[in-house]
Amino acid sequence: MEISVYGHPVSSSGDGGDASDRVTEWEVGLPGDDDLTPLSQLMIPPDLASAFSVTPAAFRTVHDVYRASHATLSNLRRLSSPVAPTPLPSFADGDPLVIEGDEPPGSSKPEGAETEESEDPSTRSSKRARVVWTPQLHKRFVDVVGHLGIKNAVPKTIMQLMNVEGLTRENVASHLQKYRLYLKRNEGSDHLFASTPVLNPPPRQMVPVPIIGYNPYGGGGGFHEHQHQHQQGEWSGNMFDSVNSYPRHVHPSQ
DNA sequence: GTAAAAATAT
DNA sequence: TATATTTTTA
Repeated sequence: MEISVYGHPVSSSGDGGDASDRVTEWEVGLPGDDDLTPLSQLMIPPDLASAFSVTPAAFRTVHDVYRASHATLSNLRRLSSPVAPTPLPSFADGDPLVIEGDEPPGSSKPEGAETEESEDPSTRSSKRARVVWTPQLHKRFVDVVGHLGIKNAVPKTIMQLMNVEGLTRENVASHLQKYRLYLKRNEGSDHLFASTPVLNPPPRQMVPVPIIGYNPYGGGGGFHEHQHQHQQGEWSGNMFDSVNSYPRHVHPSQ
């Protein structure tokens, strides 16, 4: 069976040229998420939202994704939410995200602009493609995590509540790991200021690590200003933090 | 070539 | 499940 994102499969054969091992990327977009996710708006400051709003495919056809997503979504609106332990955000029953499933033939899919979809059906059906955490998808993720709280915010549950077909538990777990790292980093900065002024005197001018923002766990997530890192471009290259990078192990020896 | 993201392994 | 490491992508 064919698996494709409702958006479009993006073959990542930029320079490799290895058709046999081509990787299909599923860009998961969420067309009308904004008006359907009031909760996230309450909990996520605009700045932070922007900070998270990063898409790896800046050069790519973002519009394509959105449009295709919309098209497919229209055909999938009838989907219902399977699990709902807690009051789900509106998207759960009104705007299901879909990664898996093929698109209707008649759908207007503007793909093919810059992207060549030349992957074999066998390839994309056999192996899961790399999931691209678009701002929309990430938003949903954050939303779910926020609603679950720390105790229930585990990969499996998150995955279920997100209700995104094609999204695996591993995908969520991986993302969750990074997300937690991101959160931890912010908390650390907070503590630094609150309880360790002597050991780690903050710079006179300003802290390079600004964001504190939304804290899905602690509950009292405060947030403050941050410098103009990314003003308009949602894609800065770093989804979680554009200033610094978290404990990145060593340098890859590749 | 490097950094970040995602996948995979432990 | 959580974390560490590796691989892949931008």
